[in-house]
Amino acid sequence: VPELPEIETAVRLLRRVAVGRVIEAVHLLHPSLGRMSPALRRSFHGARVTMAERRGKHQLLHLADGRTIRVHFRMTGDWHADTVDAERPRFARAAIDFADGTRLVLVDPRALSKIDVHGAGAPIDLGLGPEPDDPALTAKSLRRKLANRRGAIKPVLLDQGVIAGLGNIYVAEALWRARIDPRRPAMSLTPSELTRLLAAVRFVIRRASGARYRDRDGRIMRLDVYDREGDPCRRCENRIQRITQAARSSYYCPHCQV
DNA sequence: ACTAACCTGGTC
DNA sequence: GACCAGGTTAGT
Repeated sequence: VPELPEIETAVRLLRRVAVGRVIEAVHLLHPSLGRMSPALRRSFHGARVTMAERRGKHQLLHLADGRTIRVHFRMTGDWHADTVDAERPRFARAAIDFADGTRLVLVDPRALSKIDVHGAGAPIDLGLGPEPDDPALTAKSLRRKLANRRGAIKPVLLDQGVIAGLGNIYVAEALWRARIDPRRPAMSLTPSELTRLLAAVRFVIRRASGARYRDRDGRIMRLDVYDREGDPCRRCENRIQRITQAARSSYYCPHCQV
């Protein structure tokens, strides 16, 4: 469940079920999440969660003692909220037990999710570019940032240092909407194309954040290009094509994305 | 800038 | 059995 809109949903859940509560224990249930020293394990007992925050695809849980728990879902992570006496869900990889008996379980079939703890005081640098809705992000600032990027625009947009929070789906959707070929060198985009691209990124992210766009389980209901190889383009009826860029699938319309 | 790796499950 | 997966990163 892992691009910006999905993480935003996850953080809203954190605000509901974690913020204001006191931690009883934190459990790491899979070796790939690492292991905690006994001291670290003990340090969570009694810690109060004061705030939940999204930065790009990262989730930050701020504690009253100044520390911050950082969670990244990677490909398949998600939260499951229940109580400590409930049976642990399949694929439970970590859990935060709260003093009131509620529990937050990190569910992740592929176990690629990451959790770590940042100490109090030090600012957390995640190397992220501006959020899509940051007013400081403009066609002009984007142009500056892309000026020396020879690589194709599609993989460049997956770089979280360019714009924070974009992933494979919404990059494909935004490029389709902006009618830009994913193979175009990033530095070759004209100012008017960058204006279009930025508007498309914002549209696609905003649309994906709306409930109307999702089914009962929160899954995306309708995409214009992603995963539509061979299907007709919704603009020009040509067949959507799939190519590989930087070892990831890219979908685009070879006719109207130029 | 590309590939492989991290992990594991679901699908053809 | 092979291939694919909405992410990131280390190594080439």
